[in-house]
Amino acid sequence: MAVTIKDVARIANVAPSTVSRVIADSPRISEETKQKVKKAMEKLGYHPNQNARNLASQSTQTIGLVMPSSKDVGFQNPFFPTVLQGISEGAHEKNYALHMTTGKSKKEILEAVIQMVQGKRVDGVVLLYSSVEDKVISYLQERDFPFVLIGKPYKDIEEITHVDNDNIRAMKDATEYLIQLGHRQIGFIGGSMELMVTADRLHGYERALIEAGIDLKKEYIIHQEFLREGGQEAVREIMKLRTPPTGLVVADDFMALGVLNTLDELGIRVPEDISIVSFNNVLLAEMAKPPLTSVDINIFELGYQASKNLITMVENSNEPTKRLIISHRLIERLSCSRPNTEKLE
Amino acid sequence: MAVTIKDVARIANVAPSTVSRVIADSPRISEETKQKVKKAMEKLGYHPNQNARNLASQSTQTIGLVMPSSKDVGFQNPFFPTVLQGISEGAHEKNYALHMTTGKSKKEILEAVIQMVQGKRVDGVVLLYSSVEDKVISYLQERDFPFVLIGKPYKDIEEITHVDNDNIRAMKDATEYLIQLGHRQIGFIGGSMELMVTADRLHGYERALIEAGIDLKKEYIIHQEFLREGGQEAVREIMKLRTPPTGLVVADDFMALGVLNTLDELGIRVPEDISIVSFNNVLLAEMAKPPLTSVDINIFELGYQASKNLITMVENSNEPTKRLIISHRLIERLSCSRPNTEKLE
DNA sequence: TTGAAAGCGCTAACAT
DNA sequence: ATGTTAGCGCTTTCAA
Repeated sequence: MAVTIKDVARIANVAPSTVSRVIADSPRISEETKQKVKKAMEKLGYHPNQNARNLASQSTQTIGLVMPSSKDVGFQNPFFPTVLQGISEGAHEKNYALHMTTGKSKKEILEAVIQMVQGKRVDGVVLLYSSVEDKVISYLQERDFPFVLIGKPYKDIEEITHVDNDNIRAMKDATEYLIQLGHRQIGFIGGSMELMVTADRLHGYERALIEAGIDLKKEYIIHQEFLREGGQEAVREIMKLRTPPTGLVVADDFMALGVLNTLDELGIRVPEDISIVSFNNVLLAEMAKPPLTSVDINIFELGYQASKNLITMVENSNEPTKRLIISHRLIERLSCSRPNTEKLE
Repeated sequence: MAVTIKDVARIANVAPSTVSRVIADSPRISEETKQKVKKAMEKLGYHPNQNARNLASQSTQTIGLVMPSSKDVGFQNPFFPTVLQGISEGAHEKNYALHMTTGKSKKEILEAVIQMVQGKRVDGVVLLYSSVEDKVISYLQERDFPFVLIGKPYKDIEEITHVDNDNIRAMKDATEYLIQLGHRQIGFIGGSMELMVTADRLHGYERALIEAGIDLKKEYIIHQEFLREGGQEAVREIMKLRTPPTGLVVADDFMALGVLNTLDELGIRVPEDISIVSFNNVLLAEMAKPPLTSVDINIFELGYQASKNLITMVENSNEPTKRLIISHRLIERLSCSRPNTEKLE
């Protein structure tokens, strides 16, 4: 058997409860005994058993991570490692551990969440994605279990603590950047409409056009799981129109890479023939050809604030609901230019 | 307080131990009582407390994940999400949960591992990287704690269960592919020599050249943390040589993207002027311009086998040490061609 | 400031 | 096939 608190107590000549207090660094224990106990711990190579602590204290110092379905290509997106870094950092600062769930389908994911919540494995949960009609959220709400959403809630926005970018604004900025360069024919390429982020970015795109007095064209808007087959087709279609766009806003760097590719196959040059503004600004953006002008959404910070605030909620149950908006910033690279005037009529 | 096993026992009119057996799906309980108990559970909304189970049974049904330092750019590599998917799948099949550690430095990582091992939070550990002189490994070995390494151990190779590709062979194949196309001047671009995988791939490269009777040139070999600044320089250097290579083997798709980029800036065309074979075959490889010929190393399978075998070890302490070699396969795309004979002398 | 003792919710002998 | 009971290792009143 392992070394227990009792062994330490015996060696240090104190009661088990005293040892427990030393572990918790209780203020009402004399410096003297503290040292005595610590010495005993050292001597025995004692290490507290977390399961026992968890059971007795009814808390785990662990936060649960809910990832999107691993079947989505989006899972491969560098967004996740980065947001994870941020979460991990925030958790580490407060000495919290991380428990992960993944699953191949919504059903598997929900089951995994139920397991970890009911099984009392975690004190709170971070949701790494926000999609329409999410059962995980309703489950968590019903049980009044602490959680933070990364992204924008589909509903109950006032009641769910979330950390997000101002995606409407961010995409509006991106679109206006193209407009200000002189573009009038601007296309939108986004991901699944199931995701809140796609909806917001589409919204921002539309606003920018409307405010600039440019008509929206349905044919200019694509959303796709994209990547591989589907999206490529869509790009081809859009470029075949009588007046193809001279600028494109793309909701993700990864997608933009695919777009770049398709464009290249079509013999369309970026930025000479068409300008592209992308989103997320992951490493990929600067490695693309040409390097992509991309909106940096501060992914690390999204994660960091999520875990930090979740822990606050866990430790203080009457913490108010919060909405945290992380700043964004357009990073100019080489994928944009003024529209080719020869082609304008 | 939550619903406990006792409440269920009372309602179902059985002993707590019977309920416990139903949870564990013990074979020596009558179908009748099983149903009776299950009904009671349902009625009360009972859910077993994992902490209590863990404590009583001295096991956690959880495996720990050790990631490389989050400061490495490599952390952003799509390799990790994919291997995670595999691990997750293997764990899920056996009903194991996942506990994560991350850290910004080797020191932080080691501490996190000690926390989770000594704290009895996990039954076994998967190491997602293999580097030279790893303290985590020595720690785990000392304590005789079950773990599986993804990659090749730096030492004690016969004593450490690991799952790996035959990287020597894989890189040899890749290099021979170029040789067979007619290339004689072949450069190697790899990552940090701290990582075992880099060493193996370099080795395979060298072997292929030697067997083909081609002299090794030191100037043709680059290893770099790469990505961003450093690597770009190195590629420039290599292409400035009096006889620059006509072919390049690159140890990772992500790196290859950077190489492609630099080459483009130099006005060197792929594959007309230079051929490239890359590694890992992540989504990126097919989205690059041109799509990269890449060695598929079956990343998902690496993860899957790792968790599956770890669980076997955990559940059966006298399981022998194993070395699992996952197959690889060269995927031909458009980044290679015969060398441009005009330039050959 | 410290100790004694009653749990936390479950498992696993040992009995029956 | 099922019940009894003694822990698992810790925290936390309550008392001193």
